Amino acid sequence: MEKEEELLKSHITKHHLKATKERSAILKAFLDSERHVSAEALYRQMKDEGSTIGLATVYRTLNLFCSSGLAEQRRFGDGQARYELTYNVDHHDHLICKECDLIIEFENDEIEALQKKVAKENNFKVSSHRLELYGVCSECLKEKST
Amino acid sequence: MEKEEELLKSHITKHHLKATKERSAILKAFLDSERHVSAEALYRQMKDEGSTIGLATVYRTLNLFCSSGLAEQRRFGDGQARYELTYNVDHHDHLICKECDLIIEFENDEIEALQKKVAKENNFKVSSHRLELYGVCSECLKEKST
DNA sequence: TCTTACTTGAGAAGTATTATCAAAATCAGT
DNA sequence: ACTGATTTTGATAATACTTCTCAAGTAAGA
Ligand SMILES: [Mn+2]
Ligand SMILES: [Mn+2]
Ligand SMILES: [Zn+2]
Ligand SMILES: [Zn+2]
Repeated sequence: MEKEEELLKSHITKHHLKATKERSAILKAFLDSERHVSAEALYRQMKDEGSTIGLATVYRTLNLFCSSGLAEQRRFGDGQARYELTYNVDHHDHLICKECDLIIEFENDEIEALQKKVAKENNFKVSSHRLELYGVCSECLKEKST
Repeated sequence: MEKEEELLKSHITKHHLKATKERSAILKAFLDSERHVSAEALYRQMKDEGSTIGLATVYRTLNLFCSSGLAEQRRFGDGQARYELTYNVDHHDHLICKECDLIIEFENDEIEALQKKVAKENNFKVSSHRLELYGVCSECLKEKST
């Protein structure tokens, strides 16, 4: 059993929830999907492969993944939430291309440290943060110049 | 005429729009409102003072303020958009208390510079960014410890 | 003053997500 | 394996926020 399955299983047991084939199937599809997938996209992808699982269950299960520490929800400003696997994945922030929706992940320890400093200066206890840089990626810049 | 009125007026003229009493009233109310006000809150505030302007017009006009460079829209994750005056206001980011909705603004040039560096390393042309630190403010921390 | 184009308020519509509920599935204890 | 309590599911209703529609009203400028 993969480590993600184990984590989900332990969360399910601890909270007196139930292991279902729908949850397994959604987890498998989620692990196979591209990073930053939306509920709708995951639902559609599964449906195209024959799944009959409902959209509501996909939403419910992605929320369950978030509660269990497997995934995190992101909102990049286009209305729909995206979910990404964050279990055993280092913290990172995002560069988002507004032309082609490319998302580049980056880590910058200096920025992280400065954020902590800002929080401290304001006597703020930070529990989460979001840093997103919006613009145009190198590929789209190339296309634009032609 | 205040500088904000002038900016709006020039945008209106340039785009063959029309100066209306509704737009003036909403601008005045917006300038008097607290920073990071939502459309609904501004609408309610005006209504309480006798205005009969509709909610749709408040939304339309706040969007107009954004197009004209007077204001910017913010989304702090609680579903509703907020608008803040940014004309003649230096760029800044936000600390958001999840307990009491307090919003603290901060500027950090080192972080800004590092963001530019990250963008450059990825051949990305950044047009905007958002940095938000979520957590608990000092006041709420005090209350929690009692 | 006329004419044209823009704006308005009210409510309908749209979008993303969550809530409801009856039927089905899972699980713990026998 | 059987049973009964509890959870989960799919379909769809409901919700929340925002934009759209449209007929009536208003501003701009010749
Ligand atoms: Mn990511
Ligand atoms: Mn601000
Ligand atoms: Zn791109
Ligand atoms: Zn607080």
